Amino acid sequence: MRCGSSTACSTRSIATGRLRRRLAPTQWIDGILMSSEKEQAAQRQAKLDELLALGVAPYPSRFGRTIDITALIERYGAQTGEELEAERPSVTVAGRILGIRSFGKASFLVLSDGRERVQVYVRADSVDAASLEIFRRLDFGDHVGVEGRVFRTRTNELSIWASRLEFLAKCRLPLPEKWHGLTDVEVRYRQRYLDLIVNPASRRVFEARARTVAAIRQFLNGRGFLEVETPMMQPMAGGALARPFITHHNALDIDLYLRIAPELYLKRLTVGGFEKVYEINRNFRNEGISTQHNPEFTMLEFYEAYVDYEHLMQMTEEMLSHVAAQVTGGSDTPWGDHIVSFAPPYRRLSLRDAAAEAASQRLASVPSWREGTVTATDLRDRSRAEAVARALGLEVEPGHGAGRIATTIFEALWEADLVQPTFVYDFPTEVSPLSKQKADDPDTVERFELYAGGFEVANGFSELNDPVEQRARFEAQLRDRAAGDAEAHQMDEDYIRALEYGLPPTGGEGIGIDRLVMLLTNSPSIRDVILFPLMRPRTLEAATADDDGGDA
RNA sequence: GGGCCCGUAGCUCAACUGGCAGAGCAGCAGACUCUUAAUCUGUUGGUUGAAGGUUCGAUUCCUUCCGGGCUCACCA
Repeated sequence: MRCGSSTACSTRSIATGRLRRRLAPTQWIDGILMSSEKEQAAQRQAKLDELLALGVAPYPSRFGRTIDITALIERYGAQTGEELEAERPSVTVAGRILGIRSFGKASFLVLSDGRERVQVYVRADSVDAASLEIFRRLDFGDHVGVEGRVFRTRTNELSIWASRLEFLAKCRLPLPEKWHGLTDVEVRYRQRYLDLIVNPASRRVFEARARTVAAIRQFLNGRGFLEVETPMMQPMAGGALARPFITHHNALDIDLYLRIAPELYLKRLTVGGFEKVYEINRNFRNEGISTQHNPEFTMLEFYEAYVDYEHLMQMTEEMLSHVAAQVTGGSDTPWGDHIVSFAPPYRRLSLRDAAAEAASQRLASVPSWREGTVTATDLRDRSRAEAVARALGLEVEPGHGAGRIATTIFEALWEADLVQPTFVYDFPTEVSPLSKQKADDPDTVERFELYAGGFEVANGFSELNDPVEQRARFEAQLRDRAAGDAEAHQMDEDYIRALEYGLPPTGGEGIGIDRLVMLLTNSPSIRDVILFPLMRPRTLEAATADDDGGDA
C-alpha cells in the first residue's frame, strides 16, 4: 500500500478521474491511480477501521446463534403474522448480507446462511447505539449476527425485527451484481466460492451431488456391501485402458502412477473373501478435457460374488431408480430438451446387432455401397467390418481387429442418440481384456455399458476369473502396447497370482458419478458438477501482470 | 492437437463503415421509519486480456501470445 491510510486513499481517489484527463500519462502519480476494485476494497477497509476505532472486534472468533436461517424458515415459515405477534419468538441468527435496502431511519437487510435467506428489519429506534454504529458501516457481503424477534411485515414477508447487531466478518471485495449474478463460466469455475455465494442454482447442484453419493451408499450398504478404500497411488496403473499420471516417491525412489481404476484391487479383495465390496473415489486419467471429461473424476465400482452381468443390469436399474428418487423425488429428470426417465426397465441393445442395423440403414443411402444389408456376422469378419467402417467414413487403424471396428461403428452411429437409459450388451472380447467370454461364443464377453444423455454412464461385466485366459488377454494387450497403443493394459503378475488362488464367479461394475450427477441436475458440462474442475493455472496476480514467457 | 467463437469498470452488457470509451447494478455524497431488482438527486471508477503492426487516428483491421467457451479427434 502506497497510501499512508486507506481513508486518505478513498478521498484522494475521488479526484483521480479528473486528474487523469488533465495530466499526460507520464505525469500520473502512481499512488493515486486505483482500479474500481481496489478503490472499493479501500472503502470497505476504511469502514472496518472505523469499527475498530469504535471498539468493535473486527474478526471475532465465535457467535452464539440460537437457530440457523434455514431452520428458522422451516420453523416459522408457515406461521401467520398474527400467530407470530402472539408468540413474539426471540432468535439470534447469523449470515452474510446479500441485500441492503435503506430508508434513512429504517432499513432492511437480506441475510443468508448459504442455503436460505431471511429479511432483517433494522429501525434506528429499535436497536442500541452500538448496533446502529455497526449498521451504518455494513457492506454488501459482510457477515453479521442479529438478535431480534420474528414477525411478518405489512407485505407479509417473514422477517426479524432486530434489537441488536454484531459484526462478524468483513467482505473486503465487491461482490458480483445481485440481479444478473455471476455468469462468466471461467470465474465461476476458478472462484467457485463467488459462484456459490451469488448463484443458488450452483449450490443446489452440489447438494444434489451429495445426495446422489449418499443414496448410492444407502443402496449398497442396504444390500450388504462393504465400502473399502484401495490405493490411488499404484506401482502399475491397471483396470482400465487409459494413460496415467506419473508421480514419484522420494524415500523409496520409485515412480508411482495415479490410479486409472480401482478394479484390480477390488477384485483382489473379492479373492480375499469380501463377497460384496464397493469404493467411491477418484480416478485420474491423463487425457483430454471436454464437457464430459475431467482429468480427475469420481467413480463408483462395486463387485459381487456369484452374480453375472445379467444380475448387474437388473441391479443397475434398481440402483439408479432409487438414486433418482432420492435426488429428484421421482424417476424423471429434465435433460436439455428431453426428459430422461430412470424408471426400469431400460432398453437393451446387443452391440453387434445394433451396429449392423444402424450401419445398414445408413449405408442404404450411400451410392458407393453395393454390399446390401450388413449383419452382425459381417462385423465379426475383419475385412468386411473394415469395409463397412470405411464406407461410413470412419478411420480404421491397422492394428484394430473386427471387435474394435464393430465397437467403433456402434459408438459412431448410436452413442449420441442414446438419451434414455440404454444397456448396450455383449461386447467383443478384443475390447474387453478383463471380462469373461460367453460360454458359447469366445469372441464375445458378458459385458454391458449403460448409456444415458448421449454418453456412457456405467460399464459392467462378468469378471474374467480364469488366470490362464487372463494371462493370454494381458499378453494380447502387450502386443497392442508394443504396436504403439499407449493405453493398452500392462501385465499384472500379482493380479494373475490372485486369480490363481481362485476368484469366485463375480459381477463387477463402474458408474461415473460426475456424469450421473450431470444427468440428475441437467448440467451440460462435467465442470458444472465438479466444485473445482481442472483449469489452466492462472493466478489473479498473473492475470493483471504482464503475460510473457510461457510454454508452447 | 484441429476448426469456429469470445475477452470493454467489481458484476451484467453497449459503442454503426476505423473518428472524444458508455449504461444499469455495486460504490461514494445526500433525501426517505414496511421495502424486497426499493425510489429520487448528484457522483467516483477504464493501459478495452497482453505485445507488436497498418493508419492522421484502433475497442473496431492484421499478426503473435495469454485465458476461456463450443465442437471434432482420444477417452469414461
